[in-house]
Formats: sequence, structure tokens, C-alpha cells
Amino acid sequence: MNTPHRQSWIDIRDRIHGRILDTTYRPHDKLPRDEDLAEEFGCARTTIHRAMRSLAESGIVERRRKGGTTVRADRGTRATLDIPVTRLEVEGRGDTYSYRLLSRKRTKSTASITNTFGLSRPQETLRVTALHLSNARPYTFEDRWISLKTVPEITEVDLAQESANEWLVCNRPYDRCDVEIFANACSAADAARLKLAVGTAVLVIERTTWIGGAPITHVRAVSVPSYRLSASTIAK
Amino acid sequence: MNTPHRQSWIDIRDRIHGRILDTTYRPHDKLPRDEDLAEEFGCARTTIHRAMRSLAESGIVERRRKGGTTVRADRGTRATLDIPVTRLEVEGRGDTYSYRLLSRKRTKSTASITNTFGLSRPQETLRVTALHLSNARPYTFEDRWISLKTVPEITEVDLAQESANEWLVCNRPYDRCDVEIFANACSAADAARLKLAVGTAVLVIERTTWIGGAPITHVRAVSVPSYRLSASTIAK
DNA sequence: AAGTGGTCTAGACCACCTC
DNA sequence: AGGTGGTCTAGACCACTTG
Repeated sequence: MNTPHRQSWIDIRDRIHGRILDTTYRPHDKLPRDEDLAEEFGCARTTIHRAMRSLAESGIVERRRKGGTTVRADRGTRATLDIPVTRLEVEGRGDTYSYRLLSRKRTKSTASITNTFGLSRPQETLRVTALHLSNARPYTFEDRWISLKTVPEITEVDLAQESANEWLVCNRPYDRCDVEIFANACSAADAARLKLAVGTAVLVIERTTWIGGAPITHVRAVSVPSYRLSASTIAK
Repeated sequence: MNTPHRQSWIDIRDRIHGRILDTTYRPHDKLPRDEDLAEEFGCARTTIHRAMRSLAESGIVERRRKGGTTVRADRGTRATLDIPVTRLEVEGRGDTYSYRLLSRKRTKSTASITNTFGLSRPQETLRVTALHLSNARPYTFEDRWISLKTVPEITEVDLAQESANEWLVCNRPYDRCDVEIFANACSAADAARLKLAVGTAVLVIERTTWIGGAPITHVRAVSVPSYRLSASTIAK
């Protein structure tokens, strides 16, 4: 007999979740205290805690000390987005990845980048533009600014061989990353790089990474129209 | 004196993370066993486990039974995306929200929707189109299909007063949600609804929600060009 | 087959926040 | 000021997976 044997805290999470789904507990309602639930379910309070944390991370309930646990009424959609390294994403589909360095030069940060980096004055940066290709066709164009104060070694890396992104990921881990996603009409310059018509709707992903409060890099990645981000919120 | 007093597992997470950041542990490296780290740090193994789970959820390390803990080399960007209920999003900015029901009719699901719902045959649905406005200007247009088999009560709801989304969120919780995000050139129909020029680049968010394997609703939401999704990965 | 992470328990103490 | 969730410990057992 193949009994799935679910872990206890998952069972308990599902039972509590079930009560929310069947409206035993409704939005704005307050749930019983952990201790009471532990007694009711015949488990340790720690186990209730484990289940509740999972529900709270999913945005289903809200927990506050002394305030107790309540069912959220303003629950939007919460999903974990994984933006993979482009090379792995392409190869993962069984396609052939290639990479082309387009430009690379030292320059002071523009006002916009200076601001993004949270600096008061322009800083020395390395600006790198590059193209990621899938089956020899343009896939993603990236325009990157790297802080030379935070990452001086980058000047010694051969960016024609290794993409700045991969070098940074392996050698300069970050502890904070801001992401912005939006749609944009392809500029003439971007269109030429991606071999698209000017004005084509493209998805832009901007990322800025930091280490200990210091900016590492800011990158604007423009992808081909077929590009999609997908996420699924599965009870985990 | 204001001592921040961080919790112990957070301290330990940061110390381990620090070793990854300073390349004491490099990508592909295997970390010591939990038990050894517990001894080294002078804490319970449970506490190491708590710290490690946090690092694993951030995508920084990978853990496998018997295989141990390793530093991930293929770490992309992982961010938690919160897509709020439109009304709350608009009001949260201090703007005035309004809502207009555009159409509402019973109809069989199209082949595309039937497929999205994972069904073999077309099903009765309620198709609803509506406009969300911010300061009386079009903000998001939504085109929604609601399964009448899963949610028959929706026919009795006055969707001119209450948006289908909000009614569903409060009355029909889901246990699974698929999300897709992409850029699109505005069709003539969408352009008219949002008062944009045809072909304007817009961000489209498609969501499908389920309960117990049964489809609840599928919605395609098209937002004004200024719309942006943002996320930040903060160590938590 | 054995090593490593995952979970459970019971009890204790702590921190936060509402009442 | 007290109640509620958050965390820590120590030990035990279990489940997965790899050598």
C-alpha cells in the first residue's frame, strides 16, 4: 500500500487552511490561539507554529504578538518569481546559448544611475552592453553599470568570454536586490540590437544589487516579445 | 544604549551567509554538516536548521538529505512578487479608485479557456469585462472568465457594485494560482478601453486560480503603460 | 547501508504589542 | 501589564538519497 505519509505540520496547515477555504474562519476573523489549536489537534505548539508560519508566508493569515492570528481580507496575489540566469534558461529549453559583448567602457555614472545607486555624486563605473542569444538569434539585450568602487576587479575580467552577470553571480554575491518589471516600446537602438521593429512591445526587467549597503550593479534587460515570466503559487 | 538584539537564528544565518559572501564557502562548495556547525556556533542543531532554511528559501544554498548543504552556483534572482488588489493599490497611493462593469454574459468557454482550465470539453462560464480607474482615468482593464460549475453563486452577485475580483477573494479562496507576465502591443479593443493609442506597449498579467483542482477563474489584466511591478529581495 | 537533513516533542524564556 | 506569538534547547525518530 502506498500511503503518501504527509508530514504532520503539513497536515495541520491543510486542516487550518481548509477551515479558511470552507469559511469556518472568514476574512477578518481571529483564529484560536496556537496553544488551543495544539490541544485540539493533539500536537505540540511548535508544530502549530510551523503550520502557521507557512500560512503567513503565503499571505493567507496575519500574525501578531498579542494580537493573535487573523485571516487576511486584503489578500492579493503573492508569487515567488524566479528569474534564472539567461544562459541556464536558454540551455534548459534545449536551445543553444551564445553571448556577445557589444561595448565596455569606464565612465562616470549618469544622474539617473547615481540616483539609483543612492549616491550624492557621480561615481566611476564600468558600463557594459551585451547580447544574449538563443539559437544564434537575439534573445535578451542588457545594459549594465557596475560600480568600480564596489567591484574594482571587474576591469580585469575578460567580459568577451564570460558574461558580467555570471561573473558577478559567482564572485560578487549580493544581499539585496531590487527588481522592476514593466512593458516598453522598443527604442530604435534596442530594436537594432534585438532585430525587432522599432516600437515593438518588449518586457523590461531592471535589477539593482547591493552588498552591505553599497551598490554593485544596475542592469536593464530587454527581452524578445516571446519572453514571459511565469510563477505558480503552490502550497509548499 | 540601543542594542539591536537580533535573534539567534538570524545571527547565525548572517554568519553563514557572511562566509558565502567573503568566499569562505564558494559556489559548488559543500558546507559542514548541521551538527558540526551547531557545535561550532554553540547552539542547537534546530537553530542551524532554522538559519539554513532561510538561506535555502532565498535560493542561496541547496540542501539535500545525505547530500548535505551546498552553495548554489546557478542562483538567479528570486523575488516575492505581491500583486495587490487593484482598489487597494490605487487607494494606497492616495488616489481615488473607481470601477466600471463593461459587460457580463453567460457563455461556453472558448477552446483556449477550456484548455487553460484543463478541461476536455467547453464549460459554462460567466465572462465579465470591467475597467478599474484611478482618479477617474482608466488604469487596468480586465477580461475574466468564471467557471459556473465551480462558482455558481457568482450569477447572483451584483458585479456593477462589487468587482468580481474582490467578491472572489472574499468568498472563494483558492489554493493554487498560476501567473504569467508579458509585454504586449495594445489591441484596438484594449486601446479603446484604456484610452491609449493602438499598439502602445502594455504589461499583461494573466492569472488562473483553482480550488481542489477545479478552476475558479481566469483573468487577463491589461494595465496602463505607467504600470510597474516591483519587488525587493530583502534578507528576512 | 549509512549519512545527512527534516520533523516532532515538551518545556522554558523572551519580545512585542494590544488591551 | 498581561497575553500571544517567536525562539531556543535537547533528544529522539524518521525520510530521503547517495556512495
